[in-house]
Amino acid sequence: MEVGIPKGTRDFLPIEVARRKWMFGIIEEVFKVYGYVPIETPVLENLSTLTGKYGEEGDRLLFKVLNNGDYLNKADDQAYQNKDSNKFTPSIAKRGMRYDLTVPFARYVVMHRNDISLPFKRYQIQPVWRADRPQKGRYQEFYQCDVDVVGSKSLSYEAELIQIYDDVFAALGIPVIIRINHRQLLSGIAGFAGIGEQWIDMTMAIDKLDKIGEEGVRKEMGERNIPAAAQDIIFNLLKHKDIASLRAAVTEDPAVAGSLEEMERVFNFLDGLTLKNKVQFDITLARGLGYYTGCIFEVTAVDAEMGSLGGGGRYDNLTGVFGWPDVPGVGVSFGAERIYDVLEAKGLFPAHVQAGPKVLIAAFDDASHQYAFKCVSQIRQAGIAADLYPEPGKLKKQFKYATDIGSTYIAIAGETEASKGTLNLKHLQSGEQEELTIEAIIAKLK
RNA sequence: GUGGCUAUAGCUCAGUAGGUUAGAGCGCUAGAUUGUGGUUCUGGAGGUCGUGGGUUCGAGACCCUCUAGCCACCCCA
Repeated sequence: MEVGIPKGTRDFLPIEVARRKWMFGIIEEVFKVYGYVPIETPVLENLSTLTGKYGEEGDRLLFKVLNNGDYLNKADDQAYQNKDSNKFTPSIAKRGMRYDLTVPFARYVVMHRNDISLPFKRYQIQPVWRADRPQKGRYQEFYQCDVDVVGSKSLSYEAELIQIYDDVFAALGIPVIIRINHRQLLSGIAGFAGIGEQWIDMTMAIDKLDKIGEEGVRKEMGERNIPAAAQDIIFNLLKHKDIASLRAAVTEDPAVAGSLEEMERVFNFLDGLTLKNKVQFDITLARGLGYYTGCIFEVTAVDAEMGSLGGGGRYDNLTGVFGWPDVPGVGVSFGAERIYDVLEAKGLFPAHVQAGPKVLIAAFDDASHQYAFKCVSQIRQAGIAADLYPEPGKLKKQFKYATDIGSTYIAIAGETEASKGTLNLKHLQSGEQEELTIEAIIAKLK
């Protein structure tokens, strides 16, 4: 029988799970310190909750779940005859798997509006699913770690989220650049260049500036029917690398001025704080154009070939589609899989992050195996992860097993040790070895 | 959704103009080694060459089909 798992999904080995837990633990710890509380939502949402929230592209990438029972009986014959998948699908699938954590969160806020107080600060670490074609750093099942606050327009939260990014990546040991931009600045620039209607086209093109260069961006703008004259105006503005000089160049535009002031206020909050990573204004940054309305963020590793490790932004009206208008919010997300891949590639996992027990006990013969069993239960009672090799005998085999399962120590039990109530405790990596009583071992490993 | 590349042992890959019994390294296993592993040496097991078809006296190699994986684009974490 041929075995396999669906494309874009992965199994995790014990050591990988240990490392992932370490990583999630660091992220979660920072979230908690900043006063965010965890929530969870189901894997499955009503398809109607999900469709139409991520654009046409997003709808295509949604995993739909076939109805139970005699679903064909209730299927939309008409739509089937017309080969109209968009209309047919809802008649056979009323549920879908969540595509991100933000939309389910919006639904959650609306449904539980009586149980939560605003501003509501939540974090959520759960897997999401996208029927995307897998490639490097991209999977069909992957974890997102979201922190959002809804119910406040305070720009202090933008600053706070930048700090969270800074703290997490510092704790993980990945140097990053945190970039910030503003949606209204982008639409303002488009308006300034006389192509206000096409601001999204413009933004998607300049987002690729560092990848395809000015020439490539101009070509793409041309393909999107942005006139050359407008392109010139835009590139003139893109030359400004800091907020002050940009402000001087576009004084009369209130949308632009407002967005610049907002970003300046965010930087003012951060002023005087010691950040471990670089935070910079980047006029070419674009993301989440569908629903972000204010500041937008993105994090990239300083020296790793990997897409963004996270991003986010402010949205004025996330819950509006679910019937509760004018609830502002801001949040960011961490791309756990990519962060893991970077940690792995750069060997940043600490040596103490191991899958196996603290100690494996090896015995020579039946008598010492009996003794070792008493020892291992005593160590376990003290709350220390310990294991006993099931057969007494050759040490070579037992050493190899101890190393393979990731045990930190091996403890040898023989006739001499049994008579003295001791074990020979050896650190597998350093090779240091000492004969200790069980009590001493417990004290040492605790 | 579009395009490109790949598919040979558990893993990473060789396999020369189509020509006998398809190889290596790593891993696995047994021993050298009856109280000390990750070093070394020796032996052993393990392959319908992804699937189905075609060309040929002869196909792992050439052609087509399908499937799977990888990479890039779109988009995105």
